[in-house]
Amino acid sequence: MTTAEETTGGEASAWGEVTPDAARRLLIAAVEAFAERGYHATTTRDIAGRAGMSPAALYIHYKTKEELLHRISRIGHAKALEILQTAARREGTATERLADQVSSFVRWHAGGRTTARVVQYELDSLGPEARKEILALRRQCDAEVRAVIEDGVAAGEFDVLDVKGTTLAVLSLCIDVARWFNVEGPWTPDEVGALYADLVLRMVGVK
Amino acid sequence: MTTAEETTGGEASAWGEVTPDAARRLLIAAVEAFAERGYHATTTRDIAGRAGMSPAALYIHYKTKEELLHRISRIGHAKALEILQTAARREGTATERLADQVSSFVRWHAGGRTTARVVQYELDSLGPEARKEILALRRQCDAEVRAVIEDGVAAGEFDVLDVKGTTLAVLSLCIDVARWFNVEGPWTPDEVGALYADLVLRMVGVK
DNA sequence: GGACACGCTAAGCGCTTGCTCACTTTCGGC
DNA sequence: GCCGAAAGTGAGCAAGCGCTTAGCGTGTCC
Repeated sequence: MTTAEETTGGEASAWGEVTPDAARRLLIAAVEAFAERGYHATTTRDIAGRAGMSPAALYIHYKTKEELLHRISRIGHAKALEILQTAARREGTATERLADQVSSFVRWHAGGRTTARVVQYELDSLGPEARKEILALRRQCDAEVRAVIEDGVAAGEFDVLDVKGTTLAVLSLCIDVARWFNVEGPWTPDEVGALYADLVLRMVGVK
Repeated sequence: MTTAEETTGGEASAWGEVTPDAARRLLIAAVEAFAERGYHATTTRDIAGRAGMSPAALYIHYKTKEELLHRISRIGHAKALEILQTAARREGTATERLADQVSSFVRWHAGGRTTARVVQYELDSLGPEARKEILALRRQCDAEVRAVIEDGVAAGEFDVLDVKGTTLAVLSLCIDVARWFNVEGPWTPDEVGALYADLVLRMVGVK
């Protein structure tokens, strides 16, 4: 039998902030199950089983199944935002910063595909208030990318027809990596990150 | 009360091949429900209710709930493939044909977002054999786009580093429109189609 | 060393699910 | 006007769902 930590691999380290240990194991098990089958097709018995616990144990650490998704979604979106902010605020030209944003954002979606899938595709399964909170984080992600593109236009580095639409397309392209990326496929996360950074620089008309 | 046909609008016309009438109404109701809540969160009672029928009526026309998804998925993928083929086989340069593929494919994803969502995002809810059949249609879609990009490279119209990766990115960009497009948002399907055609031509390095 | 809080389990409650079945209604052919 | 097939209904079954509760073992405090 494989434990949750083994199959999730390096992704597990991202959940260090979740304590105690049993709560973290349950959360990692939930990420896996939600990514594989989707939120609604996953049972609380399945989550508890993957974490090596009885079904009732889940409710000691989480009020409901939805709270698990909410926690996963918040931590995941915070990580995504941090990635985009770090790249946006480094030194360098807008071209370099945008390329950095895309390559690191894509690497996260490809390498942590299990987590990214849940974060990006299970938003609609949240209740209205939780969903509103997460949507605010998404708007911040959008703003981080848009700011770099606007910088590039202002500096004369980029040639963009529609900044808002292009920002959306860039984020959309990166996010969809979580849908199609396959660990056993022909590319590593690094390779996809580099390929996508090149494609995005072409989209913004870098000279 | 609004009927299935009213809320789906023009999309309904795409299901003309489904007969008899009651079977078509059920299928359209299922498309709506799956798009709104996802396959697993949709109940057969909900589908039948939207079609104005009793829960048992569904099983006169379909063996299982999964058969509904299978039929929707097959018809939808066939339509997607037809769109890409039509654009690929028209007269014109590779540049014109690729722009046509992207703008019409995006228009379909934006305008028929309800259907496209189900087609593109509920694949994993199918059983193994049905899924295999649908994946074959997806590979054909990929081949149609790749052929046009290869034509453009051979003709010296495009400048592409990685044909396979770029093909995947182009399709990925178009497909993700179904996730974010909002009918009440700032763009019409035509506008997004035009914007995306421009972005894709930049991605392939059109001169 | 007795009391107690804590983490966890076994059992199961109330409800919903996908699906079935006995039965009624509708309707074209003769 | 009768008949059989097709289409649809109301009631309900077995299974599985999210979640609760009563009780057990363990370690910590004084």
